[in-house]
Amino acid sequence: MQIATWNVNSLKVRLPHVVDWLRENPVDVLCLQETKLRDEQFPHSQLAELGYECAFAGQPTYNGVAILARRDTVGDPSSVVVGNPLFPDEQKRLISADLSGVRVVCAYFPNGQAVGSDKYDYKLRWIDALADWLARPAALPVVLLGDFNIAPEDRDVHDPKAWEGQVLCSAAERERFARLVALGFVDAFRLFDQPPKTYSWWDYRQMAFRRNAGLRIDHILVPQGLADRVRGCRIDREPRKREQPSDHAPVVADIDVDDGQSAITPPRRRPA
DNA sequence: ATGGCAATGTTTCATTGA
Repeated sequence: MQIATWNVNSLKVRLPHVVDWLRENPVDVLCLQETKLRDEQFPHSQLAELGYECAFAGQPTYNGVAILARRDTVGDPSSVVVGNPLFPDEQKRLISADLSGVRVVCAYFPNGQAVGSDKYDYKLRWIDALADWLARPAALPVVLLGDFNIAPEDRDVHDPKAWEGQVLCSAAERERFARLVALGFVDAFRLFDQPPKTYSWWDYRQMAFRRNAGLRIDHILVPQGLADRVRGCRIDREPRKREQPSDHAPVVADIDVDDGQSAITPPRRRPA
């Protein structure tokens, strides 16, 4: 199963990029964040033409998440859940669905704006609630992927000195990231040797992409029990080079999943 | 120290993102 995540920063503007990317990279599952569309505006017919069935949850202007599933390989998303049952939230940042024996949790973590701000507090509470939810036993192994808005380590930051203690890099955020991983996941990207200075987001300003002044804040967390079935994980910079790009690049993982009936063990859970 | 770029909404600018 090839599974990918991409913060598209408006699916309305980026639909041509998504369509082109899927033609080149016909992944089984593509999770999108920041669709910024009302549900009635979601381009499900265009994506269905491409062979993808979609589960989505949107709102005007901000947020919005979607799971695109290739009809001929993984079929329709089932058991779709919008939001975190433990954290009532107007903001559409979370959607999960079951596909091919895997529970896919697509997440758009809050940005946090600035350390110490109300939005930062919301970010930490949102993550804590996500961890509480994921700590519950699940019927299927969970893959948690999306825009985490956290650079887990200094090597995920182009200029660690400048970013030290700033939002996306603060100790409390990194601790939350580690806590999520400790629920029984591995960071798929770090299972492999990767080119140094590989990032998934670059600011639109100051030619940040050309300078590779980026951060790695988009992640795919795979259950420990599936770690040795992950065949690869990469960040695709190509779409970021196009005209009118998203500021994020897609992250893709290749997981060797048996078709539903394997003896895959769910991730080990933290004691209650 | 500040803002720089992009998207959205209803706009002639404010808000948010990261």
